[in-house]
Amino acid sequence: MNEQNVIRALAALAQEVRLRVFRALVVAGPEGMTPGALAAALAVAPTSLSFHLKELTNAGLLMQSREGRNLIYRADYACMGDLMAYLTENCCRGTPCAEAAPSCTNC
Amino acid sequence: MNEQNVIRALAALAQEVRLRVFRALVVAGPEGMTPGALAAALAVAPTSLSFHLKELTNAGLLMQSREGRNLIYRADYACMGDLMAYLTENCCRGTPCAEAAPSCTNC
DNA sequence: TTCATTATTCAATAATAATTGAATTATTGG
DNA sequence: CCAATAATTCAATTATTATTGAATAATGAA
Repeated sequence: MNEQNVIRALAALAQEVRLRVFRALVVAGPEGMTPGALAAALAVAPTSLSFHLKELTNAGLLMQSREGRNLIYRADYACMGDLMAYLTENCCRGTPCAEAAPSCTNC
Repeated sequence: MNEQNVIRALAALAQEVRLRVFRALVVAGPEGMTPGALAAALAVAPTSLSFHLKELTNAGLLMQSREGRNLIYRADYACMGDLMAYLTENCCRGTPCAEAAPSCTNC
């Protein structure tokens, strides 16, 4: 993950609606959620939710698929892990503390 | 760490200069760096650097102290760890994957 | 095919953030 | 105290982001 991708991901998460959407999808796990379910759970206008889902998806934090007339969004755990690794890279020049290692890659 | 703090921290990091400053300070470790050293290393105008250092500090990501006529900025590793924990909280409803546990708290 | 549902895109407005240069504050040494 | 160094604050401009309502696209069922 390069600097530009990291900035996009951080900017995507740095907004109330998007942070809530992302966290809801992290909790939801592999099943994901539809925009309708997210809109209901978070009380966001559909237009606004669409905008934010697109931002998160463009940033690489979400994956989208279709199931019938519903779309399903899922958190991209690998992207989240890469992001965290980037922030802690070469922490204290490598020693004495280990780098932070996200352990959530098997989702 | 609450939602508002998390958003402030993410927004602070979602900018090229600030991300570079923060990462440089993560690498620098407990010694920290002066604005002058950061300005030289990253080729940023002093005024602009000051603005960004303030943003990062207000977001809780940096700590400031004075040493003679120099100021010293250091990364706040606890804040960074809290931030990462927040993003992965209740990942997949708690199972089957463990939550990401940043291991860089002894810096 | 026609209607209802689900969700997105578009265009306009409102709000927030970044950069620049000039002026100011704080500290140390002569 | 006065000059030099280190860094910040202020004010103006420019650029980016978010929200809203109306219109559009895609799917499935009668």
